[in-house]
Amino acid sequence: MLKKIFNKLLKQYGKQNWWPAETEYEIVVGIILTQNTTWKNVEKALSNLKRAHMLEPKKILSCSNQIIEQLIKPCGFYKQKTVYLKNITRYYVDLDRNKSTATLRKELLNIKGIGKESADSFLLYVLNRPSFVIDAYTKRFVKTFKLCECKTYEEFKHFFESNLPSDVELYKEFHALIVRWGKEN
DNA sequence: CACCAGGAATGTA
DNA sequence: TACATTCATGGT
Repeated sequence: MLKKIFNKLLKQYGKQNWWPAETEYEIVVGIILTQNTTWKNVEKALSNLKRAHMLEPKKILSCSNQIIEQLIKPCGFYKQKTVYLKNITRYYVDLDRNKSTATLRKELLNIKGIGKESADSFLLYVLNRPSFVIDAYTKRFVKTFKLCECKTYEEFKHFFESNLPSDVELYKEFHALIVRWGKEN
């Protein structure tokens, strides 16, 4: 039934092709920068980082917070996000991709600056693990069409994952389509 | 002028 | 567990 809803959204809006990025690390950075901000502002920050040739893990880790803060300023919360960006980058460079999705999720949630949505975005869009991402749009989408009585984040997540085939590309596109829907409603 | 955007941490009860 | 507050820029 969720699959039918997905097909309907896909037909209506077309493929969204998330996550837009030129490199894998750019996705990692985007996950932090987009927290509670419009993607348009994130693009400005990413553009600044690219122009400064800073979109590389080693450079972010060796750069002063002050410089990074100025570069990512357009996307807001820039002091916090600078710290968070270094935290996730430190984890990213030492990442062991052989670990199970459940283990990786626990590790991500222990990083300051990585909450449930960011952890699932990392798993899905960076590591290509079937971990459905729940955001404010998704909750509103479920409520609007009365799909379930879910309340907590984990309940929403379980609802999608247990009613859909475990397909990474499906998870990616579905989440992107729900966001697209949310922007028009 | 207020309000919100592709959240998360911290504090309170 | 369930809320409230803080972080901060840019668009409407």
